[in-house]
This record gives sequence, C-alpha cells and structure tokens, in this order.
Amino acid sequence: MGVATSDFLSGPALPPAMSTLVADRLREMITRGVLAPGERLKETELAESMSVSRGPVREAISILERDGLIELQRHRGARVITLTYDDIEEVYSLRLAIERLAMERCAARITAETLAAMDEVIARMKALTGPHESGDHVALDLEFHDLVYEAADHTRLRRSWELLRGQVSMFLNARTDREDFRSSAWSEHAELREVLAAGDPAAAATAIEKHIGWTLRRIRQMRDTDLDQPAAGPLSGPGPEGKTGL
Amino acid sequence: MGVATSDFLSGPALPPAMSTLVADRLREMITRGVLAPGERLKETELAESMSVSRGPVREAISILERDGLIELQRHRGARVITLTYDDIEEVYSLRLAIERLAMERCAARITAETLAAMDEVIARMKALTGPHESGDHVALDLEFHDLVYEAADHTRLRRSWELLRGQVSMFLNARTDREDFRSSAWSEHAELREVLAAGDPAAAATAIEKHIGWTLRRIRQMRDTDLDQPAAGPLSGPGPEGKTGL
DNA sequence: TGATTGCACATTGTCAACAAGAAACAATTT
DNA sequence: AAATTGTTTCTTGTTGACAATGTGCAATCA
Repeated sequence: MGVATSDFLSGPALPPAMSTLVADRLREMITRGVLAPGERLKETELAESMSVSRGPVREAISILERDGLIELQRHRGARVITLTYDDIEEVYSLRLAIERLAMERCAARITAETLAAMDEVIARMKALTGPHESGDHVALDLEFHDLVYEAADHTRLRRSWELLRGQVSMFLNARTDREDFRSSAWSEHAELREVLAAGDPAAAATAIEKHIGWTLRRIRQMRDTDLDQPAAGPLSGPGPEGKTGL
Repeated sequence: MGVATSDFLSGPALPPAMSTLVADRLREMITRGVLAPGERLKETELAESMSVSRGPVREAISILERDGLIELQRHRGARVITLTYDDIEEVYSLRLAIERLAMERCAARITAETLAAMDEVIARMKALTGPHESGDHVALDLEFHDLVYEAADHTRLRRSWELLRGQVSMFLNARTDREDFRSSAWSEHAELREVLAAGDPAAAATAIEKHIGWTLRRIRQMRDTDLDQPAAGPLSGPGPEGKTGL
C-alpha cells in the first residue's frame, strides 16, 4: 500500500464523480443483500435519498447494469437481478475461463510485493475462525483473486472480472450464510499462492481449474436438483416488495 | 432470418432508445475508421449533428466506453482509443480464453439451423474473391463468430464478446487494408463449422486455439518488432485533428 | 526573450422541468 | 360476476439551462 512518493500528486486530486459514488453505494447494498433480488430501483427515490439529481443516479444504474447486478427494461426501470443456478453456472464457467488466463499471466509476472500482499490476505483469512461475519470471509476471498487479476497486468481481463465479480460476491454472500460452501478456506488460497510463487503458468492454470472446478461441479449438482431455484436470495431482509432502508 | 410467425408481435414494438441508436452509429464510424483513433468526441457537437440532446449522447458515450472503443477522462471528454500491439495482444489473448468456452458449448448445443446459418456466411465469404471491399470480409468473419457465441447460449459470455468485438473489428478493418492478415479465409471457417458439426467440445476447443492462436502469435511477433506502434490507425482519413465528416 | 500569471472561452458535470410510455384502478358492458 | 376499456397516476426518456472544471491565449514581469 503506502507509496513513498507524495500521495497528493499521484492521487486523483478532483472529487470523484457523483455517479461512481452512487454506483459504489448501490453495489455494496446489492452484493451484501441489503437490496433484495427483484427489488425495484426508482430513480427519483434514489436521487432523493442520496441528495443528488436523477442524472448521476441514471449513470450509476447504467454502471450497475454493465456489472450485471441489475436488469433494465425500457420504460419499466431497473430491478436487482435474481440469480438462478443457471446464472451462477454461467458466472462460474466464464470465471474459470478467464481466471485461467489470469493465473497464467500472474505466474509469469509475479513479484515479491504481490506475494506479500497475498500472504497478508491469507493471514487475515486464517485469523477468521469460527462463525464470524460471513461477509468478511467473502471479502477476503475476492480480495485475493483481485490481486491475481491485478498482477496479470491485463486491462481487458480485469474489466471482464469486474463483470463477474459482483455476481460472485452476491452468490457467496447468500451462500455462506446458509451452508458452508467453503468459499474462503485459507489453505486453498495458500496453495494457489505457492503455485504462483513457483512461476509456472501451466501449473497455475491447473491449480485454478481445481480451485474453481470444485465449486463449478457443485453448482451443477445443485442446478440439476433444485431446478430453477434462485441461488442467491436476500440474507434476511424483505422480498421484492417493501422498502429496505436507504 | 424470415420467421414465419408475425414479426410485429415478437419484435420490439417500441421505438429503440435514442442512446442506442446514437451508440450504434458511433460504433460503426469508429470500427470502420471514419472516426480516427485519438479523435475527440464532443457531446455538444454530436448532439447537434444527430439532432438530439446531450443526454442520449452522453449515454451512448458511456456505452462505447464499456465496449472499449473510447477512453473517458473526467472533465476532459472522450477520445477514440488508439490500439497498440500491446492492446491487440490483450484483446486476442482474452478472446482466445473466452472463445474456447464458446466453442465448447457451441459444439455441445449445435443445431441444424445454426449450421445452416454458418454455411450461408461461409458461402458469402467464398463469393468474395479478389480485392473487394475489405470491410465485407471483416463483417462476415465477425458474423460467423457471432453465430458461435449465439449458439453457446451463455449471456455473460456473449457480453464479454461484445466487450472485445468492436476492438477486433477496428483492428481487422485497419489491417486488411494494408497487408493480408488472412482474417477471413473461408476455408478456415469451414473447418470450424465441421468440427462444430461433429459435436465434440474438446476438438472444438483445439480448433479455435489453432484458428486464433495463429493470429495471436503473429500479433506477438509484430509487437516485439514494431514496439509500441499503433496497430490500428485510420484507414486514410485525417489524424487526431481535423473534422471527419459526421 | 522566456517564463509565469491571469483571464476568457470551451467543454463537461449536474440539475430541474417537460414529454412519453407503462401500471394500477375504476367504471362500464356483456 | 367476469372481462374489457378508459382514466389516472407513476416512472422513465428527453430536453435545455446552469455550475464547475479544464484549456489556450494574452498580458505581465524578470
């Protein structure tokens, strides 16, 4: 983290755009289940509650639609997506395809700094024993994989990951509450770290196939049994109707 | 094409949104090189020339930014991207990763209708001999691969392809004018069609690795020689400055 | 003459009002 | 009573004006 050179020269000096702030807040609310699947996002309502006009809200909604977190229907507004197991199968099969590339490139470019950052994340995972805030498990899991994508040094690959990340987060947050999907077993990520440290792209690809493949197979099992059931419901909040506090 | 059942019931009854129309027009102009890399897109100017207000233009620009065709800088506006060989390497390496998945799924789900559509595209490719409109070659090439993604029946995969498609188009359009990058050899696509018809996912994956891998290797060669040169310049039009007719 | 500072212009970010379409409800008809 | 139709209300799509920021030129000073 701490870059030595004066932060105020490199950092974005200008206040971040309203639209991104709004989008970030909404994304957080959606992935953590505060806004339930199916719930409608009304522009006026959001604009009011965030003390901003409809313009930025509209852009934020457009961003979230790109991230695959909400569905847009012309003249009918935006709703939080409902993830079925078919959807999750899509997310994870695509994730496997792109993360293979990410791991290959990460292994080829890995630096001591990245490895250190990974170690730190793994240490924090290890520290989380027992039934802690499940959100923390998920956050750390994703943080690790963010590092992989970052180290892969591939702009378009990172953007593709952004397309999936929110939906993965949604799924994991909903899952780890109910049953253990063993999403953040620290030892698995430690294994990934070791393979990356070795610097062998082929081995890294194999490792991620194992890591994600396990979940993917499990998802396919669920899909074939609980046919068409939503895979990521609200944590505990209300259903499609009923205001969830903004 | 011709679906028997009344088209006016199935099709989108409502006029398409202005923003998508604007986006489509701009995308076409960018990928075909009418708008040169580096050229600025001024909201007011575009709004005026398309007889629409700045709102829809702004949304269109946001869409094109998502497609990776333009770069946005806060308070500094939008410019058409300049594709270096490093960029193209990114595009094609990622394309290989996702199209592998597309081919696998396509092979597993292929229908007679899809095969027929592919045959039709291949026939049109075959018909284009000699130095025809190079744009047509590129368009047919992409059309074939669109069919693959369509048949793969995977929403998120298709969206990832949309993220790359415009940049692939930009690159091919710029390339085929100068030297033959053999982008649309009909026989290659005929081979892909045959593999898909056989219905073997593994074979399909291997086939696309060969198909795209060839170009990818060639791109890496170019990158390592013509270091940092733009890979997709304007066809013939003016550079960053100078109005290119709207 | 060269660099720097201040000012005017151009362009984007944001806002508030208007127009068009969709959803919910009530009245009407069979 | 059920279904249909017309009306009202709500929400989004679009527009034009205003505020904030960046850019380039010109005047000023060393």
